[in-house]
Amino acid sequence: MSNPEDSPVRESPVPMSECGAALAIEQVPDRWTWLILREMLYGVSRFADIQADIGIPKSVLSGRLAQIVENGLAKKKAYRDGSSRTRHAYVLTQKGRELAPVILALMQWGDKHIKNGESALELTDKRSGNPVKIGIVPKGGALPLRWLHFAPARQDNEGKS
Amino acid sequence: MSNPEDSPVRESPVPMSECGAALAIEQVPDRWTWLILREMLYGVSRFADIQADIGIPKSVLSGRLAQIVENGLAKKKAYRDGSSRTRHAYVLTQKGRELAPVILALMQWGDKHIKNGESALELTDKRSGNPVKIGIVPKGGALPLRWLHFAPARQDNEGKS
DNA sequence: AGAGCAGAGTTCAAATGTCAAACCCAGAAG
DNA sequence: CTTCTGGGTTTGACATTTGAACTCTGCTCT
Repeated sequence: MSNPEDSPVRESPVPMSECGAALAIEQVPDRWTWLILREMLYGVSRFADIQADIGIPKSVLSGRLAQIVENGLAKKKAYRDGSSRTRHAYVLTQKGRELAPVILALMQWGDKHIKNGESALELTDKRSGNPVKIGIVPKGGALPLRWLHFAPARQDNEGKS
Repeated sequence: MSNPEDSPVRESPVPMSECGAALAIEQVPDRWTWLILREMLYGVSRFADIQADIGIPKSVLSGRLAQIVENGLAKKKAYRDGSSRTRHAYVLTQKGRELAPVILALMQWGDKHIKNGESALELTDKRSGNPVKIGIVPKGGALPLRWLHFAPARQDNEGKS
C-alpha cells in the first residue's frame, strides 16, 4: 500500500504560494536584478551608466530592465537633458523604492559580516540628521522612508561621541 | 566636442567592491538560496523537507547547501531523532540568522505589494508580545534579534485596537 | 544476519541562460 | 545626408539548471 498521502503534509510553516518572501523573490530573482535595483536606489538611472557600474552584459541588462519594468518596480521615462538628445531613464516607482529597506538591510549585513563593520554608506534621518539603521521596531515605530537620507560615509568618523 | 569626461565621474556612489550590499549578494546570489534560507529561518532543517517545500531539484539543493555551509551561513549537524536513524540538519549560524531582517523585510514588501496587505506571518516582540516590523530606526533603537518571535498569522485580526 | 528501505547525494542528457562581441536603429549635430 | 552615440538585439560559444535515474549508507524488520 504505502499510500503516498499518509504523511501529515509536513511543509513549511508558510507555503510558498502564500509567503510574501517567496512572492517577492519572484520579482527579484537574481543577482543582477538586485544590483540593478541597488543602482537605481542610488539614483543611477541610465542604461549605459548601470551597465558600466555593475559590469552586466548589455543583452542581460536589457532583459532584466524589461522584467523590472514589467513588474512595476521601475518605469522608463524619456527625458531631455538640456540641449542633448532624448535619453531614457529608468526610475524606481513607489513599489520599487520600498525595496530600500531590504537592500539597506542587506547592505548592513554585508558591512557587518563581510566588511567587518566598516560601511560605505551612512544612513541618516533627513530631518534630525541623526544616524539610522534598518532593524526590528515596534509596529508604528519606524521612520517613514521619506525621511531616509544616505550619503557615502567618510573614512574618518563623523562627530559621533 | 562633447568631452566624454565632462560629467563629474558619474559612477555609482559606492563602487561594487566596497558596497556591503553587493558583497552580500555574492553570498545569496539566487532565488534558490533565498528560498533555502527562508526555510531555515522557519526552522525547516532537513534536506528532504526543504526540497519538498520549495520544489528545488535535489542536485541543485545539494550544491546550494554546500555553498551556504561554505559561506558560513549554516552548518550541517547530525542528530538523532529519538529512536530513529541518524539524520542531518542544516541550521543557521549566527551569521545566517542575522539575515532575518533582510528576509523579513522582503516578506513585508511582498505582503504589501503582491498580497495586498495580508501577511501570512505575524512578527512580535517575544517579551511584550507586541507586534513588530522591520523598518528604519534611529541607531540603537532597534530591538535585538533575540526578542523576535514569529508565528503564522491568523486570518482574523488579533486583539489590535 | 540478510533484505529492504529511506535519506542524502551524484551523474547524465537536454533545455535554458549567460557572456562578449558584432550588428542595428533613431535622432541630433554638422 | 553622413556621422555619432545611446540604447538596444542578434549571434554563437560556453555554463548552469533541470529532472530522472542511479548510488551509497545506515537503520529497521524479520
